[in-house]
Amino acid sequence: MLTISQIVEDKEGTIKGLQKKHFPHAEQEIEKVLAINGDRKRCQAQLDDNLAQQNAIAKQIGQLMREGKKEEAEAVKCQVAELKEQSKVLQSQKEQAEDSLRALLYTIPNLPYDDVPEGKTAEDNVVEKTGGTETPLPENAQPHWELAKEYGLIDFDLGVKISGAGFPVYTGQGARLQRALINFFLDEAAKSGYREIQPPTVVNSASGYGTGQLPDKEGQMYHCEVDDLYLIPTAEVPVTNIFRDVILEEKELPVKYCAYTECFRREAGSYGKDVRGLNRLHEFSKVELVRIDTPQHSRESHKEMLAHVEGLLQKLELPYRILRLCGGDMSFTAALCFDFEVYSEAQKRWLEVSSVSNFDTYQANRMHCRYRKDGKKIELCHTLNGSALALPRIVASLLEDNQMPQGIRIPKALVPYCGFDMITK
RNA sequence: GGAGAGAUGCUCGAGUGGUUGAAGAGGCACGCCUGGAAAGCGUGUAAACGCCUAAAGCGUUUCGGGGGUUCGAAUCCCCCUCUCUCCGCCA
Repeated sequence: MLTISQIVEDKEGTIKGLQKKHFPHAEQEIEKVLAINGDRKRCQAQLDDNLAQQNAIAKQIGQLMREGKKEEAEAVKCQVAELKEQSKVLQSQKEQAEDSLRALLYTIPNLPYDDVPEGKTAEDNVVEKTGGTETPLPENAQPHWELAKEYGLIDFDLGVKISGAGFPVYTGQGARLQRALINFFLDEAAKSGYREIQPPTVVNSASGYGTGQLPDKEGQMYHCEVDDLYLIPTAEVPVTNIFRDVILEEKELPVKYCAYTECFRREAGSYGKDVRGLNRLHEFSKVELVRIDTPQHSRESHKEMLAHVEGLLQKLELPYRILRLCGGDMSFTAALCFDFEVYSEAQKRWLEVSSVSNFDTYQANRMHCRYRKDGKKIELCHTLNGSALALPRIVASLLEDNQMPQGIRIPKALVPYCGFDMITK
């Protein structure tokens, strides 16, 4: 969430930023924040004063007792009753103000950076770069769900039987390809200096709040009610939460972590061609990059992450493009976000395979992830993350873009991981 | 799942109602000493929020979390969480 100080110090800038994100009623909402914050301060000032008086009296009583002046002490006690009554009221008023302030701040998205383009929808995203080469496909090029069936790589019907739609079963060379991609992505991340983490795939609600999935995306996560735990929608949640309530030393930054996990998403409300085959699943594999950095260096970190992801797509020999997301299309929590898409010749469409974001202090403020600057002042960190990469759509485009009469070609970089260079029937 | 023990600052560890934000030790930082280092000596060493233009300073809160008793709680009572030991079960 946004910090109260950034809103107070730059009210106009905050409102402008929210408008760029197409957040409705930005001005009214910010006015509301400021008003509640004023209440909060007023309550605290009164309460502090009241408690200070109570403390003073308590000390006085202690002193009198020690001196054996029991009766005097009894007399002083009477003064406290009224103060206590008042402080109870003030206490609850203060808590109320704090609660509603927090609740309100949770509903306000992050502010976009200046270099985020104006725009409302995906149409307004800016293509930063296009790379890779499209291989011409035969006339009868097939979408991946046909190929997966033909080559016995993925059994969607079996997944429906065991779990439901959106839970494919990978079989044979298909399963091997999954494992190859995970290892390839992890090895590449290690080469770029990321420390590998294997976190839990189930998290508590504090972690959900920490990274911002809760409360705004509650319905998108699988929830185990008996134990009040959530299946993670991305490794970002457990990995970033490692640093919840942590004060890092400046020299420890940037923290560079990577993790492979299964990801679980309810994807309520999705339909049509978007969910065909591997395009949108309830469970999928992903290698995630997470960085914690100083405000001064986070943009540099962001660039390095983009370069890393781009390198992966080049090694996989896939045609890709990089989009700079516009204000309206960015996620709730991002300050700057780039999407990577690969082109599926058979489906004639771009598929999003990675999203690399800088969250500025937005997540860090929620999580209380801070660092000690110059061994003295404590400041909020910046957090960043990005997929590198999510498997399903990579598999989809690998299958589709490499289909040949004799089988499906495996890109050179993956061959050592797969143990074969061609998928055959 | 059953029984018992415990949770204190960066770490260890004292503390069973009254200047205890917290003894003592270690660590770390700075200073003195030294040609340099070690040892030694000295000083300092939490965070959040509020008051203040800012700094300084002051106030409030925090001894796993929440609630209660009391003029006053790290210390007493209740609930929860977690850790350890024993038993049971088990990949």
